[in-house]
Amino acid sequence: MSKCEQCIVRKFNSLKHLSKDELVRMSACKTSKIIKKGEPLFVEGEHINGVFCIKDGICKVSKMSENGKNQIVNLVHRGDLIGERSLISDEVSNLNAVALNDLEICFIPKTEIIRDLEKNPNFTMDVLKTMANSLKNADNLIVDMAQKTVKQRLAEALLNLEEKFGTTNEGTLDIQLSREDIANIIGTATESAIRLLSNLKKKEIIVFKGKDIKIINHNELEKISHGF
Amino acid sequence: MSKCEQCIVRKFNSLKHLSKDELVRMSACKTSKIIKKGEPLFVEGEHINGVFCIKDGICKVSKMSENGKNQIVNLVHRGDLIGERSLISDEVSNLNAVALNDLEICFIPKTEIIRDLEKNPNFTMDVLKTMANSLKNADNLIVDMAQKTVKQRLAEALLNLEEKFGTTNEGTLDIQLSREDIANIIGTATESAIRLLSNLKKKEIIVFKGKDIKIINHNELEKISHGF
DNA sequence: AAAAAAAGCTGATAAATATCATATTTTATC
DNA sequence: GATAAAATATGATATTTATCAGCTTTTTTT
Repeated sequence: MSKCEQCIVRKFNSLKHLSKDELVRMSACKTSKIIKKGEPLFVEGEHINGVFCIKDGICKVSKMSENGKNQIVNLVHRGDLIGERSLISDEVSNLNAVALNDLEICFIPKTEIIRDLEKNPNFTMDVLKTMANSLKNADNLIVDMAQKTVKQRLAEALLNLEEKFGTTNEGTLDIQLSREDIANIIGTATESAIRLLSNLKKKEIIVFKGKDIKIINHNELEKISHGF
Repeated sequence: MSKCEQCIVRKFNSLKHLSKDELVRMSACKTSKIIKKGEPLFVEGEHINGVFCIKDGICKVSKMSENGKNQIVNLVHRGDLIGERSLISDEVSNLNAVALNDLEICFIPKTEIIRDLEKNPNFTMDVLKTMANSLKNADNLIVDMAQKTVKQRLAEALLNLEEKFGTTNEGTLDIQLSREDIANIIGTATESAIRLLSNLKKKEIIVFKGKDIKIINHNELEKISHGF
């Protein structure tokens, strides 16, 4: 099993503030796991009892609405920690996390994280900062959801996806989402998402390469996302 | 000027974890202020440089959308702290805070809060918990905004307002919001909010007492909020 | 108290979006 | 490789919501 103190991934998150000693202890109690595409990492109502550190892959974080639709509130990937929220408030998870592709994760038990939070102020402050940042993002998303049209949200989502996950050699977004996933990100019916996507394609703002999407007119997409 | 160590309001928020000494020092550097109804406490883009503790009154926390509409993301009142987020991430505010009625607040400068965060782990953990809770609420709001109809959101908002702010002797919601405010909470046009409200009135689910709203059929409102 | 401004209300209409139906294409399974 | 299943696509229609216009009531200002 790999060792936390040698793991490059921790550099991307709050764990970078842990000392050698703390990392060695963490190594000793962490477990690694592969989650297959489509499988859940955890589900709503589950006691997580720890934190997941994503080594590889992408995980969609979502919540079921009362009318049975799945709203994706976040996409996390390599380097991200997930599960801190539930751990800190000592509650069951309010969210579902499902592997978008094969996921390589480490699980760090709650006791270990709590100990570090209590002993290492730099770590705690970084967790606090991360959470503050998530909160800002969440506020922005609330405003977008409440005030932007579906068309605007789709344009914005595509740009955000490119920024966050980058592009392949082909220039396509380096994340494979189904039409349904895209609909669940922007909060609309799958048919509506499909319609708007093919509209963007017709206007030559995006192209489809197989399953993948390539943005070819960023400027125009930007404009649409701002409501023009 | 009143003293923090004697102030009952701090019991409602993370400041309850501060020691006598810490509170005395805070008293020495805090400033008190009255913000008149309609006046801003702070605005988007402003460097807040501290935290506000609300002694009395209600403050609406909002964000401008690109199309010029104001989305209310939170209503804070007596006992709440506001401004932690910007302080922690060391950024300008991403939100506006405007007094809904006359507001009595204390301002605690950043340096003082940072010092306490560094020195008092109980305080820090409580801030972390508060933030985690805000994040959960924000996620729920995202899902509501994305998936519920305006009618559902209105019903839910009314119930939430009653739960959070309680009722007067008359049984009306103990918070005075304009129709525009209500529209800005649920993310719709003012006319739509008005229409839906008078609809609820026609169905005798709510009544208007002057400016105030009284819920008379909670059950039905609950049903509507769940989509029936 | 009169005038002006703001807030609240209602109707008509347009635009956005959901829903249902059905067809086509892609992917998985045997 | 045939078949079944899932994903994608498109049209028709219904529903929801926004916008615009005009009107009434309430609040503020003078």
